Amino acid sequence: MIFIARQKRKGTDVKSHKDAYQLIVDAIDAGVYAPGDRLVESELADRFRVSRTPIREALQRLETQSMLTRDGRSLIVASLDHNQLAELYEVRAELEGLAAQLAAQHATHEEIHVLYDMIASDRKIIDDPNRLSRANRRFHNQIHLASRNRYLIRQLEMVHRSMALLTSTSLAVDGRGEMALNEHEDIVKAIELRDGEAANKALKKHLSFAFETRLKIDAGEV
Amino acid sequence: MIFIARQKRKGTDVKSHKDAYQLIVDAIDAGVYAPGDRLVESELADRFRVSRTPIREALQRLETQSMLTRDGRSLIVASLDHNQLAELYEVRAELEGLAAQLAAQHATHEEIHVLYDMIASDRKIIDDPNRLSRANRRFHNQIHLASRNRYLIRQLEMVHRSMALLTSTSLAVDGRGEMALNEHEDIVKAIELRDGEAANKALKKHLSFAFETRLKIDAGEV
DNA sequence: GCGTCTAGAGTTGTATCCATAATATCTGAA
DNA sequence: TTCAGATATTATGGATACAACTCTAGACGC
Repeated sequence: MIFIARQKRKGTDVKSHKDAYQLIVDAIDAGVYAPGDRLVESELADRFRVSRTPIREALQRLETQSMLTRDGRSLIVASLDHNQLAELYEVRAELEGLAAQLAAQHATHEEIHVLYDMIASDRKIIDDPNRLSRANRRFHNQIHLASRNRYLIRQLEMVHRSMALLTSTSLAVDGRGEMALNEHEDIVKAIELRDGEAANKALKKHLSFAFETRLKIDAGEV
Repeated sequence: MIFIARQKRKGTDVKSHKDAYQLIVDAIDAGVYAPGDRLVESELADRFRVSRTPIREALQRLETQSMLTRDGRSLIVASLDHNQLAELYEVRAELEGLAAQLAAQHATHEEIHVLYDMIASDRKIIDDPNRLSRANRRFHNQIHLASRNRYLIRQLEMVHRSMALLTSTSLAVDGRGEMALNEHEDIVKAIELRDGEAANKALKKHLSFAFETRLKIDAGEV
């Protein structure tokens, strides 16, 4: 009985309102809508075979998360100019640094073990930038969770959602993958030693390198 | 012409969608709906004389900002338990500290002057906790703006919105107002000296005291 | 030929309707 | 008296209809 109810519930949820949201996010991720593109409600409604109501709700959610911005009356996919990118990295470094620091305090042995395992298995896909990028996200997410701070986790989710607007991954640059994994190792070591400050610094340094790499990409150097 | 257009624009914005959202936020601020209360769409629609559609959109926005949480199918005003409060302050201290640090780098002389002016005029309302609380918010907001980081400003807006769920103000405690203004002065001095690190520390310390005060309030000590 | 005004198309915002799911109440039986 | 089941009421989610506003294109006047 309960089982049936939950099945049904899940069914409606997927079909109903989380869906439109996720469908739009996926479409943006897949590059169907690029930064700067205008999102027309009726078009999205047609594409996803739902009415405008759930679409509107999804769009509003995305707007509050600054994945979309208003251009006059209509909504466009947000794009990050140079300044915004710098601002985003500044906030991200601070929040991720805090997460690492807290993780050093709260991570269980099992969590630390999982982090080491992740690095080990990531070394095997070091030549596949896309898979490595997803693995990188899981790694950082694991640290967020270890912080035991739900607010922080939420805020970092938002930051990463904004980062999703960036098409390329800095891990595609030659040698960056290897470097990033070594930096990951430094971070986990600091967490294992329960040295919050070192973990904070290590993560900030890691993001600093990542930001530098991205700047080089944008400058067309690579 | 441009002027007229902007007037019209402003008119629609205010009348249309920001409205329901702001009305609900105000109602929560005013204590019409307390944490834990259930928000019924049709009731809100009646109260604000609009249809359920804008209400629904506003509620979704508020949910994504975690001012509301789901209880089964319906939405209730979020409440902060002890742990959540601690988590919130942890994140807030980090972000506000960053804002102060950046403000030390970017604030113009005029902005610094305004901050000093604010402290001076706040001393005149030191015995009116409610007015002082609003003034306090303006002060912090001014520092956020001086950081010149729009992402940070947005994130801090969210944090403060969550703080709005706390009914009482820690500034009502005897002597806390005086103390807080002195701490404000320390912060602005550090900003004036362009000492980012000192500004960061001063703001973190300020929030640390505020948090302590709140804990005492919640513990019923005051 | 250029500028302005008007008309129309398209898009967003609001209201209402309908269906489904959840909850509460009432009744009957143990 | 209490528990269980059924029914009725109520709230939410989705669809559609309607209104208001904006932007563009075309025509007319200067």
